[in-house]
Amino acid sequence: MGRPPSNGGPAFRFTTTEVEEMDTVLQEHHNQMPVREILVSLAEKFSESADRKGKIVVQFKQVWNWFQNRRYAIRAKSSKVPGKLNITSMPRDDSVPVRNVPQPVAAPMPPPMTAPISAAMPASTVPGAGRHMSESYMEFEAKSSRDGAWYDVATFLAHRYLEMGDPEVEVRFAGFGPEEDEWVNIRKHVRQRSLPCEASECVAVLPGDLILCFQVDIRKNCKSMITCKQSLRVYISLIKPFLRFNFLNALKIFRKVKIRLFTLMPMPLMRKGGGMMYEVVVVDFWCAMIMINPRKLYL
DNA sequence: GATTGCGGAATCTAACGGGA
DNA sequence: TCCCGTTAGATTCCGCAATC
Repeated sequence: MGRPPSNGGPAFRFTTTEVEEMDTVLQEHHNQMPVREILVSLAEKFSESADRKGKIVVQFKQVWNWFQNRRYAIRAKSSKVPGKLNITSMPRDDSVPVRNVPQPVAAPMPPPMTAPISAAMPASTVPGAGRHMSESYMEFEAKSSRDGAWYDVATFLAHRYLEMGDPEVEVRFAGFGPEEDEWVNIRKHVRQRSLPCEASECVAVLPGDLILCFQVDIRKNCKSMITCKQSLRVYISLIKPFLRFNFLNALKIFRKVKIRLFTLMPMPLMRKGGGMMYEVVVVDFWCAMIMINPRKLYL
């Protein structure tokens, strides 16, 4: 909840729908402040909405504040160095490199060049940018030739064309230094990062699909979470390749969060395909990646 | 070992202020 | 009007002790 007004009134918060609409307007204006008339019309429209009519009158000043704050936030975010990891308060086992975890980085695809890219590429310029890619930038992951696993790309450093075969890019993996840089085949070993899905979409997931749902507050919402519908915000990544960390570490983390695993696993997802799933990677709270055989959950 | 409850830190976000 | 923060309440998240 935002800061309440100084006159002692109740704290105000824009609804998701309103935020989406204002976001759209902001994008249409290329992150420039819309004219006053537009802000006034938005305020009036929000005030007349079913949720607010007769209860709350959205002021022009509130809409104006939102645009100011959002523009400032966007600028602050984009001024950060690409690939920089998000520093959170959550503890993580430093011995376990965390990749394939969504991180706030936007990796640009490389145009012909020899120097590292610092700018990001709008999704609209990237062929094949599909749903959930309405945000400003594409994000990518690349397959490491060292262990065959897919990791988030922080930056594309350079590219080259070989006489034989496909073009290659040199990538810096998110959370790793220059010593981990690799040349990878663009056609075969670079792809869009996993797509965010609502939990209700889990039933459509097939073995081998790469999905990304959202995190859930287990304590408040999931004490008896069994079904997919109940697990509204679940963080699960279903992936086939093994990840780069040893299995003992995975077991160590598993012991710590296995309760969450049992509650987080949506049953429709687990049953989809039955025994055909070979392994499931659960990404829990940014830092814990667990590999298990889902069939064990039912034994 | 599993579960629960609590406290505190971190984060989010609307409101606000000062300066250009 | 805009930029650049800062403020402050609400919310989220995690660690840890207590309990089962």
